Amino acid sequence: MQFSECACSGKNLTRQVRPAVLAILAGGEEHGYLIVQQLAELRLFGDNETPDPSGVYRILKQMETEGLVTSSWDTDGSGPARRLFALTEAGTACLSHWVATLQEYVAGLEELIGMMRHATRQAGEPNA
Amino acid sequence: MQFSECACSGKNLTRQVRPAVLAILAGGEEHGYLIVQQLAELRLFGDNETPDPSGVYRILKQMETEGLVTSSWDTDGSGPARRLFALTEAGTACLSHWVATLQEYVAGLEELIGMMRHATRQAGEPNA
DNA sequence: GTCGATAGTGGACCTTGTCTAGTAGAATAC
DNA sequence: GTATTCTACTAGACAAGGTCCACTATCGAC
Repeated sequence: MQFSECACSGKNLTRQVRPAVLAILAGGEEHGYLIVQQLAELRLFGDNETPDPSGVYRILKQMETEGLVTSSWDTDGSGPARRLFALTEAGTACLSHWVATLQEYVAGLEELIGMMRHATRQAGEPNA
Repeated sequence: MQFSECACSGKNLTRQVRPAVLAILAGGEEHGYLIVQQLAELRLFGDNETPDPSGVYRILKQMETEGLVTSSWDTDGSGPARRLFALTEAGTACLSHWVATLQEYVAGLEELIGMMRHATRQAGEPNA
């Protein structure tokens, strides 16, 4: 049976770009293109899968209007102009809030996984 | 600072209703209303938060068209007619596929949480 | 006979993320 | 010297997962 098109393949899981971007920016200001590349290295994005740049830039823009990051154009250096993003105080606070939120989320997922493992064990056994 | 409206509150996290429904149905056939109540008890739904019935029924209908569950009307007993859902073989296979997928997902989230904790520690310290 | 619990349905909407496509500067290739 | 490629950013359409709101209908309690 093929499940590559099914949700159980994980293709529709959210990649948590928002908290990941905040974590990257906590290490210092960075421009979008590099943020995308750093996101691509996360296990959440699997092997060699790059997040869609369009979506990342959109999220950066949203986070700017929310006051979590600020941006400025960097026209020094070679290549096209780069928009540099930096964390604000609110962004730092948001990041630490995210830590607790994701920890609770993982706890919930682990409860669910436990249920599922239990269920598959029972289903696989001859009889209860 | 208030983050109740911010994504970092966790209000937009996906609740993984699909795998949870499969796990519930692995315990035997069940009708939608009770599935919703069992979902509400999961840690993923927090305290006293009930998933929206509308969404759950929609997912059940989708899963039926995908061949993961079957349904039949139960007009016995009192109250309105109930639609009984039961796992198919494909549904059982899908469930065990989900276990591996969610485990990998949790591993990715834990990597991210590690990054975030590291970042907040550094930000919180006087100097590196 | 009205209210509340049970049980299911439908539409609009938001958020997250992807796909596709396009603009533009700089380096390299030929 | 222009064609291609890498860098960097932007914009529109779309799909999936969920929530909100509103609705229908059965049954028991009061």
